[in-house]
Amino acid sequence: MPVHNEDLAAAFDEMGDLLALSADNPFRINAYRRAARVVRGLPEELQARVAAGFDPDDLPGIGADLAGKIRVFLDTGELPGLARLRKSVPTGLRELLALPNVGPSRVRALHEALGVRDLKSLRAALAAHRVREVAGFGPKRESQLEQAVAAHAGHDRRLLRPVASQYAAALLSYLRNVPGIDQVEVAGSYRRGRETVGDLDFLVCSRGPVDIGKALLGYDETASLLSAGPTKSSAVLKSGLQVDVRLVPPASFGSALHYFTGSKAHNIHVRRLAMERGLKVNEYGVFRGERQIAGTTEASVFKAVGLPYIEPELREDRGEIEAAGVRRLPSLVKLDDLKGDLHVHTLATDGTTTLAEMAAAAKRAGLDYIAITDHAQHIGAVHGLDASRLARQLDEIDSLNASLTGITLLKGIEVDILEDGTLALPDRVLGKLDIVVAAVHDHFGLTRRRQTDRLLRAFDRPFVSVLAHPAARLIDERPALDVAWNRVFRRAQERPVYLELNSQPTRLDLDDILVREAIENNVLISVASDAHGAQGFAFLDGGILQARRGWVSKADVLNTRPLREVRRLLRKTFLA
DNA sequence: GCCGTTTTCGGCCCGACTGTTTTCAGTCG
Repeated sequence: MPVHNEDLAAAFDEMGDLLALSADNPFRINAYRRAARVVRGLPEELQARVAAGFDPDDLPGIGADLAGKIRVFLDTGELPGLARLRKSVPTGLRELLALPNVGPSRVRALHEALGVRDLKSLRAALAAHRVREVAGFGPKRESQLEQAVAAHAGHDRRLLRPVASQYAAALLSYLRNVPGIDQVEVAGSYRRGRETVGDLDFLVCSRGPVDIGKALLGYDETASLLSAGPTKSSAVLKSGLQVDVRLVPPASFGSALHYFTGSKAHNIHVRRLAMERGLKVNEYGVFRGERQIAGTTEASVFKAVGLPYIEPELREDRGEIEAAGVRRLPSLVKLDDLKGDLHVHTLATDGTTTLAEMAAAAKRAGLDYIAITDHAQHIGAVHGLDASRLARQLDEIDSLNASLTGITLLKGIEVDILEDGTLALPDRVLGKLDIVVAAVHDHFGLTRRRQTDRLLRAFDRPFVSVLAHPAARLIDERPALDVAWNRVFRRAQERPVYLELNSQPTRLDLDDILVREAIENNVLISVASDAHGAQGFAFLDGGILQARRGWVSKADVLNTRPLREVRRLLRKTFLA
């Protein structure tokens, strides 16, 4: 039975929640949650690794006991002890933990005093105004809870990064103009380059006191103030986005930026490392006893605990601290490293801009070459190219290339991989092109075996160069294909076929974890915009962020290479 | 439940803010 890392992580999370609701040992609870995080962040399916002889005990935070439970779960799909716990704790209580300011203690209090066992019975208790009678609650907590339940506040509402970016930029420029504020940075998951953002974290630096709560109240996008203290304030914007603002003096700016950037798991790891050296790390600095020895810059914080600077995108506690310790951190790819873009559309199919305009826009974006990859005919909805329309486009590209300077257009196509792994255009047509980008656009729900075989069969076609948006996921809309990625990466490396990291904000596919696994298998990555208009090249920065989160360096990326080398790498030395 | 050139037992990151208290527990990041 196939068991995914996510299945195991979800079971560990549930175990942690149910133990917390049982008031179990907090460190034991934390051990389960840490295990969930570690498993979720693994670049390869654990089941396959364990089958190949890997001992889960070797994972950080996994000891003999959890390693045993992992083995049972991989065999049976059952986590030992979980079924029993489900019987003793009403499982509906878990959904209450998602409410703001409601944790295990308050859920337990509601359960014991009022018999609350899920969201529905909590609503009834709120309607009867009985919550205020519970010890530790009062009229204020009762009305907060009412609002939270009414607003379905338990839902995890995360914004796509470019959307959050607009709100961040506006508030950033507002805060920079507040008197007394010297410096403002956006921290949190936004700074780590995550594909979605749950809230915005701002770090404000000033030499004297500043009333941040008042400043937030004066911002015209603020809906309500959640809390306001001398160093920390939170507000909800009219968009529904929560912002947290933290104020520190200059001497603490670096350590505060590090602390506020996270991730939480990364911070905990760094603080443990500091403890081993007899140091204490908090948001105000690095301390030996009472004395501050670092903290004005992030680099000084890392240095104090014996590490080189670690880029924010890597700070997920996925091995970056260990790698930094032995000076094995990758030198991450930068937007400037990109010399071309191998996935671009035009008016000929579902793009909005002509060939010539796309060429000009690409040149303005600093690119030396782009591949024109309109859709092949299979997608009727976008008026896909048939052989004769494609031939006309190729002529047009030839004449444009003859007149253009500073930018070269490659002849390409985005061709569908059909359900059986064959392509939507014949080889005699594809053979005339510089680059063939193949992609899955339907039959997303095939079994893992059939989906994997479908991709591998496409890889075996003679002219396929790149697999576009390999997992075909849409963030929060469509899950990733169920695919045996280890087989895909191995075959991609052998052929070779290059794997795309599609920069569209709703795709960002391959994701950070898969792209890391791909490069570890020596597969080259094509960081592509999939631009459908002249503005589309701007999405490349999001693709680069995702690549950096996947430990990708310049050498791992196909299109950081000059055109001559890319042409050589795209040329197939075999024929059908 | 994990972990260890101070430890195989006794620790486990650390501080801010709120609402409830009358000095603090709970939650959050």
